[in-house]
Amino acid sequence: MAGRVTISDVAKLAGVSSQTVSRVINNKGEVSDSTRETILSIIDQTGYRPSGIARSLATSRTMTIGLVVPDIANPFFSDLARGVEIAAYEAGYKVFLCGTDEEPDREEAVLGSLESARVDGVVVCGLRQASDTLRAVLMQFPAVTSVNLIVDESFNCILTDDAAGGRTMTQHLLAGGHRAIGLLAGPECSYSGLGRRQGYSEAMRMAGIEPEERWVQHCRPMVDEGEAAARKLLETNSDLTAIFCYNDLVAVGAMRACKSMGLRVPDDIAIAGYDDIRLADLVTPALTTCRQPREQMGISAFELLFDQLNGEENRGKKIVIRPELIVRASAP
Amino acid sequence: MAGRVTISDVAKLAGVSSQTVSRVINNKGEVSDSTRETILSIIDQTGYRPSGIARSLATSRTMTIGLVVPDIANPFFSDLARGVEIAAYEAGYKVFLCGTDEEPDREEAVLGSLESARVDGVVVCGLRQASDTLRAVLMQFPAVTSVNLIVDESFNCILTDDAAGGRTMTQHLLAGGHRAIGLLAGPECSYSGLGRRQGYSEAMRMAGIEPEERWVQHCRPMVDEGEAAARKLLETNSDLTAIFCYNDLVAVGAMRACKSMGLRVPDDIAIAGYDDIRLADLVTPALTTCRQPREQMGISAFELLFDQLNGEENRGKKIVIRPELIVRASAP
DNA sequence: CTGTTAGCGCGTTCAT
DNA sequence: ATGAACGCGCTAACAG
Repeated sequence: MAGRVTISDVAKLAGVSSQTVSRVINNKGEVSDSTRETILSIIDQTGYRPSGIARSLATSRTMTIGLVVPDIANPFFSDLARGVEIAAYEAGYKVFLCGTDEEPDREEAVLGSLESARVDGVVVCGLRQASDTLRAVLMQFPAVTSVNLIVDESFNCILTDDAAGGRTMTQHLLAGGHRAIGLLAGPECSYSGLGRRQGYSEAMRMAGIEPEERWVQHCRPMVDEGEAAARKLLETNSDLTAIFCYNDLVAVGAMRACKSMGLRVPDDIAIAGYDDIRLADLVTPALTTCRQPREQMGISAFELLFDQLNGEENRGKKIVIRPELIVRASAP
Repeated sequence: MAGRVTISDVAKLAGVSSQTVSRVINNKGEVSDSTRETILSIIDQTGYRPSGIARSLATSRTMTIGLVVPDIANPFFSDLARGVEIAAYEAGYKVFLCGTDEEPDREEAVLGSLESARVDGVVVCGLRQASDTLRAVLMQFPAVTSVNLIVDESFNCILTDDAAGGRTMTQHLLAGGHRAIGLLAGPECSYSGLGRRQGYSEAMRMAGIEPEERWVQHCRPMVDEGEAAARKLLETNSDLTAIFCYNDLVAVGAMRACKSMGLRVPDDIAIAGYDDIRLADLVTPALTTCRQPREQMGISAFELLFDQLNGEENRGKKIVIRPELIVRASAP
């Protein structure tokens, strides 16, 4: 884009120095009303728009943040992203969307590109690894992490109590008379996956059942993968009467698998999900699940980052979200 | 962020000028192997990362694009966004995510902020207005539009042939023996809504039926609104035997309305949707719908923009996506 | 209240 | 094969 009007163009037209124009733009320092008006009208006529790039270089603030998610097409993350974006926009920040496509290797790469962009901070969600190098990379900017394993005093975090959620859901299934409960545990390196599995195991043991390794199957958090994993699980474990799924997408996949295998939900097998995405109560049968306030989590994440950006040396803050059990037809 | 290592820091450590470092970074010009290696190793040791900001100022290219969508939490747009982001990332571009929150007034505002950011181009989806001022704003940068009313020779576009989709679906319903076919037409100012309605009307007239105004009801593309609109439609039109819905979310709402009114789908009334979102075949009965390749549309959108960015003065290109009829139980 | 000087960190001329 | 000078568009720190 060439031939743009610059601050000195405006200054010349107004017969002042560019500094005065700058003062008007930024509402800084005193400027006489008359010159302010001239400048303002010239800005209006010329359609002048300050270059964020040049401004960033001069101030070393870009007014941008990075948002890192495994997959924006995953409703959990798109809802969360919506919250982040809305809050950021209100505060005058723009957000770079970075998907890692569920590939752990790309996490470091996108953070690198975000650093090149000199973002003021990052909101990082659903990291699939927690290596020291990644942690070190993250330490390079103000960062809020959410729903992942990188949780220490160096970062502000939005956490969900996955262990509690897993426990509650498993107890609900146990209360329904189920004993052999399968677990589609999500990605192996997922924070939430581990937490929910822990809750599951605890609840099982509290009920006097030792959860068997063969009852557990990992898969990426997508419908197709959930379907494949569920089929494998059911083929090798004819004793299962319920499956607790990593999230609602996986649960939907599991329901598909059941359908194609001639199993009725919930009569032959109960299915439970997690997240309560909008469509959880639209599938048939409607999904029993755990609700998480995704958009609000996104808003809180940005707010945490915003505070951190504005001085107060407050790292190590944690906001813990408690998931809520939602009982529907798929696992009554 | 203070105390960053800069290009001249690296230069000093290497005992060369910053230009030489620049040459190494950009693989431009000849540099002796030995000095290249020294520089490279120093870059590695110091963790030096070129400032995208400074580079942008010098080259007047930011290697960023803007992506404008009404609502990133809408599955249609999050799938599309995924495509855009993946393609952009591969080409070395970063993407600013801008949601308008379904508010037409914000469309101009976000484009303004994108211009401040000096993005190299924009992908603009689902605009809810097509005013001249908006068109003028859009003209300021290389732009690809998708799924909206701003379509002329000034822009590259990804279009879906909504008229064809509407026609095909309506013909399918007609072939099933339906004559009185209702239409839940989506938002009044929606590009896709208008197109599908046009196709619907054409098909009806070709079958010798004049579509009646009372058969048509508008609603926003959400389940709840679809349900309310369907109820209104059915209460005032007892002659309807089929409803063609703006999208799958609306269709699911319509199915709910039928259920609560004691109407069986498809025996008493057939329901058809649009989009084929992942859960369309999981509701009962499974939805008859039109499939659109959302992620691929996003990829194509970026590719179109990429071409435009790289010289070839090729505006006015149109890629037309033809939706595919998917027949399931809700309207056999 | 306003203008001047000096950089922000790079790439792009030219030279050498 | 390498370096020096300059400019990208803007703001910060002083002057006056």
